[in-house]
Amino acid sequence: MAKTTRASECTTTLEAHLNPELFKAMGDETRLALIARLASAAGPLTVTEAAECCGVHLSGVSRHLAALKNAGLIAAQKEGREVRYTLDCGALASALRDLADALEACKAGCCDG
Amino acid sequence: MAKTTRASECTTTLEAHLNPELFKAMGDETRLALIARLASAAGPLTVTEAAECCGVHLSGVSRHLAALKNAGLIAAQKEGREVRYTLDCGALASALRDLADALEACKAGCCDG
DNA sequence: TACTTATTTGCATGATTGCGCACACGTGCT
DNA sequence: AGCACGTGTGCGCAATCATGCAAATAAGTA
Repeated sequence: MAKTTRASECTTTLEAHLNPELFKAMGDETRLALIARLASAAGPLTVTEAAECCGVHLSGVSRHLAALKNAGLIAAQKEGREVRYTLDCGALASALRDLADALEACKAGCCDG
Repeated sequence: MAKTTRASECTTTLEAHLNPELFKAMGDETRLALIARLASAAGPLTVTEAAECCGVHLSGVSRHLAALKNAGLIAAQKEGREVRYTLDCGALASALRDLADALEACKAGCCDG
């Protein structure tokens, strides 16, 4: 069975990692700027602080951060009247590496194996 | 200088890897299906063959493949009246890993260093 | 309570996008 | 030349989206 389902197996694994929502969330320049800002920050950032990286209205930044949070890319923690946003670099890096692994495993399984 | 520009350095490196076009190209379900199809294929696929993975009109698939090619994700090779599309899994995997590295390097530089 | 600050949300608008359809272009065959 | 096939393109439509503005909500302070 392993031999006959090689292609479909790798496709299944690959498609599990090909999350459209992740790439949609990262497919916007403003959101990428926010991600870079969060990644380079020493700690959590408020909406106002995060907004410094892009010439977008604060309300737009709030919406973008909500979208990133909704996509599971960042986490929010309410503290008083502020909201602290954090990016888990390690988690995102792991997700990207998993996808990279799935891609190459697929290739290896279909072309070599 | 290295110490004072730590944060901006990692941001620069990171932003170089945060290509919006790449994620825009991967932010569509049909295009992701095409990528998975190309990744699991033993060799190059024609437009008609690639279109089998998604219930989208052939013209739409042609446009999607052109978009992926334009984003540098896949390569096209004309052969007679057909066009063979190929996905360089290794290149894409490397790009994803580079981004993962940049993310973690940024984090390390800002929080630990 | 009144006031300031931080964030979110409703709304309108302009721009982008995915799609199917019809047609054009290029190629191979008879 | 005539025809069939594979692919790309112009066009219009519907849906989504990013944005700014203004108002609303929530929280701290005088």
